[in-house]
Amino acid sequence: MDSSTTSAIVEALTRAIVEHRLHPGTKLAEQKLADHFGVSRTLVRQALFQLSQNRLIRMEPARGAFVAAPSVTEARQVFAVRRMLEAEMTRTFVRESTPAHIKALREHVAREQAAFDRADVPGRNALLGDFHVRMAELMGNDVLAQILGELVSRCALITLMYQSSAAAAHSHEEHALIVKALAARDADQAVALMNEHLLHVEENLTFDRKLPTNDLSMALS
Amino acid sequence: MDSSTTSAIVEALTRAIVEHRLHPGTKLAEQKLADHFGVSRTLVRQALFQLSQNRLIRMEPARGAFVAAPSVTEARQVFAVRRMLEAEMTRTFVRESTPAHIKALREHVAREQAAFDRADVPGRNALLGDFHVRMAELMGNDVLAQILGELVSRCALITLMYQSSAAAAHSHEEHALIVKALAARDADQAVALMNEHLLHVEENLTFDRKLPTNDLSMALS
DNA sequence: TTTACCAAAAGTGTATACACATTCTGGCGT
DNA sequence: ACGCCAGAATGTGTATACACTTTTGGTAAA
Repeated sequence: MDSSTTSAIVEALTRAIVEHRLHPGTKLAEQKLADHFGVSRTLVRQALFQLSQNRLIRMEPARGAFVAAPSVTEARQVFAVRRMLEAEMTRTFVRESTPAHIKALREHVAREQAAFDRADVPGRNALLGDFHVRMAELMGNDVLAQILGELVSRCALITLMYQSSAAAAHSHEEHALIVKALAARDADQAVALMNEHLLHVEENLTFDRKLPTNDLSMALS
Repeated sequence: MDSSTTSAIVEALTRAIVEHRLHPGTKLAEQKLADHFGVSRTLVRQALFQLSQNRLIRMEPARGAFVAAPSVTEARQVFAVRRMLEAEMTRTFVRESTPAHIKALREHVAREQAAFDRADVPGRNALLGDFHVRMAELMGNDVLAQILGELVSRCALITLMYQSSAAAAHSHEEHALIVKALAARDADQAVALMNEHLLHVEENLTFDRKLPTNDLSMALS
């Protein structure tokens, strides 16, 4: 695990959290991470600070860093913001996109399909999230892409905590429908589909489940 | 300058940048900041990292931290995202707000007026930006409020670099009009006014000005 | 057996030390 | 006089040291 700048550590931890290899509530001890990455605590601390700003971990004073366990209300707020951003983004996309943009999205959906076919669960989930970031990138709005990227990462955490079963296939189909509407330049339809898509993802979360993660039940998994 | 946790340094520097007491391109030497705040470089570095994530400063490898100088395209992107977020936020506000929320906004606009009357330029600018964050907070969406807060801070930097003259009064009047439409629960009108308001702010920036800040002309001010 | 309490262990928070890169400065050669 | 290079000075990047807090584990008293 060499080539370790701070951002390399951030990316490694982000992937581990987003790909559900680190569970909410897990303690992230600085020295252990430092040993693992072969660096000093200094760089680990910088990385942890950055992750705490992205809300992927939370830091309790004098107690350390833990993988975040987003609350139900936080999850709803994240989805609300995503709907705000992505509805307008979709409308802008129809207005300004070129055939090359459509083609890029089609290829992305094809990669989603491929990941499904080879039963690559982590890759599949990553691609399902990246679809939305990809749209922002194609629009050339870096600011939007970055904000959306952070929100999508948080959603991956939320999905881990609350997702019931494989609504993933559903998401993939909806992406395909959205791309079809974008290609047809049907703005209202595309926006409606995007909105429904995000609502579906949110609704498929089983918020009523009795607080499944007390930082403890997670630890012994 | 005591009571210095990292966040205290972040806030102090943020205020200094947003209130235009530190100009774009200014070098932020770690040891000097450490001396000024009476802490070690460690805490200063943490603060600088955080500010660089908020895009208020940029860090060049082995060269140090400088107050950010947002490019024209970045400025446009920030405003584009704000329009996306705030249009939908305004619509949601009309749908869900109570009389108490309207009252809070009215009081805020009154504080803007007061700042104008006493010619309090920094306070005035802060309040003009906070109006938008206030709306998000009143909606109870912390995620939205935080994201919007960061965007508004970046806009303060952008405004410093590109703003022509006192379009500030114009902003204040538009806030009042928006509140009036919100009170009348006229969603379409309120959204339209918010959109126009943000477009006006963006249009008032003199982007055609020949790159006024070469990191150097700023330094000798 | 349970609870209170204290000491050791582990971990975080901040400061300092040191290696390395960049920038500045003076002198040398052209 | 101008450009150029060596060396000092300044500043960043990372590691380490140390104080203090939290946690742990065990012992003694109820």
